[in-house]
Amino acid sequence: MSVRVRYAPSPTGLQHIGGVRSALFNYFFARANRGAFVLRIEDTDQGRYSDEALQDLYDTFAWLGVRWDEGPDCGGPFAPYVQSARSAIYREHAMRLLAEGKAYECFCSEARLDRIRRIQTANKMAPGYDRHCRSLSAAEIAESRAEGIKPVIRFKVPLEGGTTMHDVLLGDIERKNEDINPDPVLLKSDGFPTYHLANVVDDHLMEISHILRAQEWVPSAPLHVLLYESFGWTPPIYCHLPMVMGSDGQKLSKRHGSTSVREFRDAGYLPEAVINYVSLLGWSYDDTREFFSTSDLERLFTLDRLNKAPAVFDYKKLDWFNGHYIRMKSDEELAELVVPVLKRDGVLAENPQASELALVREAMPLIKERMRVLNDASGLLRFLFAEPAEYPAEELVPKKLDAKGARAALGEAAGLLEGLASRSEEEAERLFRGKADEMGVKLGDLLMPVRVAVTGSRVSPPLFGSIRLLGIEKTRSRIERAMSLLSK
RNA sequence: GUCUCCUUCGUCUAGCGGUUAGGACACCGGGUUUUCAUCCCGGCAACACGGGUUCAACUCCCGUAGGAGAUACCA
Repeated sequence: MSVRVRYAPSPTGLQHIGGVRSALFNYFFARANRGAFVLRIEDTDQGRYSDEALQDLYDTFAWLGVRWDEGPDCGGPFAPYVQSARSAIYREHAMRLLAEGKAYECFCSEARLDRIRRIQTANKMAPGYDRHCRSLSAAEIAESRAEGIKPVIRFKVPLEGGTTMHDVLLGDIERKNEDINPDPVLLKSDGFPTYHLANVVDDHLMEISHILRAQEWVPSAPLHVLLYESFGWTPPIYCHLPMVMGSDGQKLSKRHGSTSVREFRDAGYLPEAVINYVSLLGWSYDDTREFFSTSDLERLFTLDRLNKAPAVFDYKKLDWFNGHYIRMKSDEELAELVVPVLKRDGVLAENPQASELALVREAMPLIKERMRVLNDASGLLRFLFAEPAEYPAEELVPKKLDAKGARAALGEAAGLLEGLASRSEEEAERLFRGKADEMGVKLGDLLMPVRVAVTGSRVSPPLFGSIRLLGIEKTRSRIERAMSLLSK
């Protein structure tokens, strides 16, 4: 059987990391099995729909480098791939169930629905529709119609018996029909389908073979099976993925930290790190391997390596992956990624000069091992493009020295500056080490005042390299500024 | 409340009847080092509990507890 899978997001918000992981698993599964990956937009909730959300969806996957084989933007044999453009199809199918007596019109007002829900919860009963309209007489229906009430169409869930849903991961899941959502709405009064109808109809029509989606959908799966049966269709193969949780074990949400791929992107995470990390949430390859490129995953992904238990999203481990992938970049690649960040943070102007860009490129070896996210570059490199901000004079004084000693160190360092640019790292170090010995201080103590003078911080990229990039003149003036600060 | 699912170090996980229960992140030490980082070495740390089945259970079965998800004219 040929594999056809889909990602079917609802454009109501930014692409959530959990949803994206589901999309990725579908995509990898399709690739690994030479199948098709379909994108379908489930925009049936007009109230929550947003254009920005749709744009974010496209931006996110473009950034991740993931393409679908069929979708709204590229078409395909089962177009359209946007549910709002398929209304007639859903209506037709709802009408069919209505005609066959498998669904019915419901005229209940929202007020009445609210009321029964309140009563039910007050009496500690399961909230749900009371099936009031399930057995309306023809006369009653005509009367409501005459009043101009727009009905919804509800599905007749069997009152007895049970339904079994098979899941590749979870096995057979049985449910008594009486425990299934009592007669869910299929077609809303605005004429749009609900998720249940549209999803089932489209998955069947688009010949979806496997449904890989998060476990939060398990409870509605038996209902979907019932729907397939009502239409006389065979359900696809289900595989409910473990969910992604926050550190407290609850569904990952805003209060745990970033949740959208966009936020991670803006924070300076690399797509390969996000993909790699997220793929290891609920899936593993073996007992040791943890680095996977997209193309590795496109080859290696299998359902039988999936885990059942929910996974907690660990921001620290993502950081680690990101640092790893940053270090894997060539200096050229990294510079290209860092320049936009530098511009955004005002370290570089909007239209930097070629010399400035060259400087950024030259600085990459100095900061590559020091970045966890691309955004770290701004803090690390700002000193190259602007005078250090005000810092307290005490910063210049190492623990082992006093102000006088620090001042002396700066003076000696200034004297060694000439010709530093042409010296190798080793020569420069030998030179300064010799001076430190002469002064009877440790190299670190000689260098620390200079480091602060030059970069404005005790934490910085390697000093000699930094000085070389900054230039002797600027270095000298910063050292002088520091010395005068100390003499105040 | 009801239904369903889940349960190995703090976290992600390996394990598929017999292992000193392995790896990674985090954390804590140590080394390299010019600060920070990188890198290297070492350490800490887990089979939720109780019954079975079996010569033998982390592994199989049944309970219990805990956790999560779902209970919409949202998906």
